[in-house]
Amino acid sequence: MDTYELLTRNTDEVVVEDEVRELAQDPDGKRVYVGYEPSGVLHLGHLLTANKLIDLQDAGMEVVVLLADVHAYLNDKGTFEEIRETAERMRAQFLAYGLDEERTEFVYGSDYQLEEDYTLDVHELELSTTLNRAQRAMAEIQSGETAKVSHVVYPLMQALDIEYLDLDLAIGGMDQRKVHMLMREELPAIGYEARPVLHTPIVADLTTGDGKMSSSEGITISMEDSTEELEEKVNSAFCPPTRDPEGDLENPVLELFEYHVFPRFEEVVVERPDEYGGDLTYESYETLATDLESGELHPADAKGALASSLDELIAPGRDVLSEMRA
RNA sequence: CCGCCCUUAGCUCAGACUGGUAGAGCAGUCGACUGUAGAUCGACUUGUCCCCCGUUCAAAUCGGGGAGGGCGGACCA
Repeated sequence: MDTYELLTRNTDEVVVEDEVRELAQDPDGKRVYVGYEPSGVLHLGHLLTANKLIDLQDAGMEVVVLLADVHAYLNDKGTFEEIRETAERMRAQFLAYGLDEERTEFVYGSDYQLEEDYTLDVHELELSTTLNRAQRAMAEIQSGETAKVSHVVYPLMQALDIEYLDLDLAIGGMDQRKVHMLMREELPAIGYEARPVLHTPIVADLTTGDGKMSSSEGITISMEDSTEELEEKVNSAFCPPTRDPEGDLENPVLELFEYHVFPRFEEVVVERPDEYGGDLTYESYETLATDLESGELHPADAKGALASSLDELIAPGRDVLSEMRA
């Protein structure tokens, strides 16, 4: 696989292609980041961007994970002390998941976001950004809720982080698109350079296949799920035997294979009773998806394989979590 | 600082005028049917009616006070 393809596989959007192609020429030692609001337990959404980070490390890049404590504070997620504590747990889970400790730098937002230069730059961005724009860029704000001042400062800081962490590339989910576009536009306006961005897909809601926003309420698979919980959740997932269900729906089971399983495993073995034809082995997402559509692979069997693959991915983080709690 | 509106199930809300301790839709749970899920049937669950005080035999409902949220006016320093 060539470097550009490794950098951009399983992404929904590359902003912009030329800049990323240039990066692909010489990725060694280049710095890429993703920022997370500390949350106690990682879920599949976090792991999707983590998969991308692993790809980028494989390409030779240095990864910076921003544990965005100040952002979490601005989003009313608790006291700094509480936030720092969950951030530590988050860090441990990322390492357990497979990020290379040697080439991953974990940075707290509060390490630099409270300094004078940074603060003044935030104010400069406030000066040139309309309320409307900032509010639309704020992905985290609850729909129906009215924005606090903290909510509109939040995306401005995200934009600035990309300058202050001295990055060559930023990544984030498609939900971060508007922030990144704001960054592309506003950083040059205050004398900094806009950086290229990769956007990872947002996996559809497991139970409904609805790819739209509401995933916060649906069932999520997290690092603390037991093997049994995982099986139950996967089994209850929406899974018609097609990769393109009617309407706007997606097939979340296939998506999980595509974005979580195949990027991390060479092959996937579907265990199947002899009655249904015996075991199957897949080396690529494409062949598995094709078989699901043709009926060669029954959704129930696919789910079994998905659950055990996910279990394997999550197990190290789950162990770390239970150790930290003991 | 002034004025108006809102607060009832997880969510959106009805009920308030004409007091009798609460309803709908959606969500959720459980079965049936599918070798998964969904769809479709069938059943079921859900409450500090924002808080306090008062009136009353009886308050979600009436009166007073308070809290939280939303909107507007005023101010043009």
